[in-house]
Amino acid sequence: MTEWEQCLVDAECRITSSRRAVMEVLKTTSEPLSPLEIQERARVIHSPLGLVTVYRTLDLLTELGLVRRVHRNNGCHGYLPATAGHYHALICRDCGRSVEFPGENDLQALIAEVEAQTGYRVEEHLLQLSGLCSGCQDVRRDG
Amino acid sequence: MTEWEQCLVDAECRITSSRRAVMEVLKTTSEPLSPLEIQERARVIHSPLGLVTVYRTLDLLTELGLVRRVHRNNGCHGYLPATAGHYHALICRDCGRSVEFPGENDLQALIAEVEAQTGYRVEEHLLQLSGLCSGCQDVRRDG
DNA sequence: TGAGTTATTGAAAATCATTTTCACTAGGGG
DNA sequence: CCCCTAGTGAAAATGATTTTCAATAACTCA
Repeated sequence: MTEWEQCLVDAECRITSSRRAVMEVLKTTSEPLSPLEIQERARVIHSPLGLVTVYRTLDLLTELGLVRRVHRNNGCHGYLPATAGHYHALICRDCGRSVEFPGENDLQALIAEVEAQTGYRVEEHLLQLSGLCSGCQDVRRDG
Repeated sequence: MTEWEQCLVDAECRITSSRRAVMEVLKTTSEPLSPLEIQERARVIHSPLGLVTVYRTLDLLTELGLVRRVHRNNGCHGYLPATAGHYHALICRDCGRSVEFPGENDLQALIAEVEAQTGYRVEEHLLQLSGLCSGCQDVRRDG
């Protein structure tokens, strides 16, 4: 049993073909995929997969920390495989290729300062970077 | 002519009653308002204001840096008056009261490190904090 | 100040991501 | 292998946001 399957079992959820197909697709992507894109790709593996199930599966997997939900510029959500622990996404605005980075430690100082200045107690943070990956920087230089 | 009106003029946009009403509402709020909430409040000032116009006005004002668009937990957008320059929002999850903070400097180190590790060139960042404001912390302690 | 140009507006309809409903299906404990 | 129920798919509902288009109002120029 793989790690994510164990995670489902621990959460008392069933391991289904739909969930396997969605995980399979996500494991091999490096750019955030929309639910629709995930459905299209996952249907190669499990043809009857419905879009509604993709949404439900993504909610579950996100909740379990197995996939990462990111904000796209168009206002919709994209999904990425999650590195275990607390990570943030860095997305290339040209090709979409994404990587995750920790950044927890660096934010602590900022958060402590903001708490001191505002009196708020910070509980959650949304941090997401975008820019150009090395490949797309090269293309721009060349062409 | 106020500062934001000058900003509109510089952008070759007209100063209309609708835009005045929306700005008026935003200037006096400390929690992010949805387009619908803005319409409701702005209609006290300019009754025929349509929701579509609110959306268009918010797009324009956001583009000009006069208002800040924040991500709410329900997936929709909220709008806040913007402090001039580059600021981020800190939102109370209980009462919604919000403040802005700079944080540009603190992020530079993080961004430089991520760039070095990933080879990406970072161009934009999305940072938003949430937690409890001092008032709501007190309520929880008391009640 | 007044007429003309055109950005702006409002209402209705369209769009699009996401959620709900509900009858059916399949996972896995027994 | 059977049964119970979590999980599924299709269709319809929802709700935020956008588009369309004719009507209106802001600024420009005389």
